[in-house]
Amino acid sequence: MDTTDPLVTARRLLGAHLIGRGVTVRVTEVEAYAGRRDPGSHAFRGRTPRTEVMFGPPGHLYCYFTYGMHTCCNYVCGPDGEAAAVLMRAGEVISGLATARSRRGRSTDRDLARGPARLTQALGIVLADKGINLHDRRSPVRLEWKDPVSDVAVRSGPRVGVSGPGGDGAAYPWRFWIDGDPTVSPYRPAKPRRRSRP
DNA sequence: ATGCCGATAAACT
DNA sequence: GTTTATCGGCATG
Repeated sequence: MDTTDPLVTARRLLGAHLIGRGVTVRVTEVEAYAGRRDPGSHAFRGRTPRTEVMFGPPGHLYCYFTYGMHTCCNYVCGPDGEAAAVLMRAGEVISGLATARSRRGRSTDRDLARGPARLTQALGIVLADKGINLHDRRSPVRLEWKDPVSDVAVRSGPRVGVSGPGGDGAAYPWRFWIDGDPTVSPYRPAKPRRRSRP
């Protein structure tokens, strides 16, 4: 599988199977990030300790912590040195249902992996898993290229939760999802939040 | 079904 | 010291 282009990789990731610690998810929604040339990317401002793995080889896991309580995960891709990645936003749990339920507490089955932090939690992925090789059979988190989705069944639109120029859907319509799939997360525009009150 | 609200810590400057 | 973003609960239609 050629993973040099984040947009191509993102589309191809739809339908793929992400396996994390006893739970398998079929990916239904993703977002592409083009690294140094993309203002929405964590790697836009260059290499830092956090973004280090994005500058490494494709096929590895980049995860980050957000909202003081959630973790999200990305598939690192190319081109080389550009630190591109694809955020996996949602999926359908296709095996390990009982484990996924126990990790997610009170949740309907549809919502088990419906959203980036939910998907990450359902798979038992934590921040410390950053850097894992997703194509090594011994890894606790793996990705398998399965069930490719035809382009006619794929829709695209603005990225969620990206503020500033990177959130402009006309310039970056880089969120992709499987049309009509119930596990795709509901769209909400990035909301600029006002700074802490006195 | 939609919309507002608040929680919270890592990374960065 | 400043920036950053999702989820779950609750209110409303």
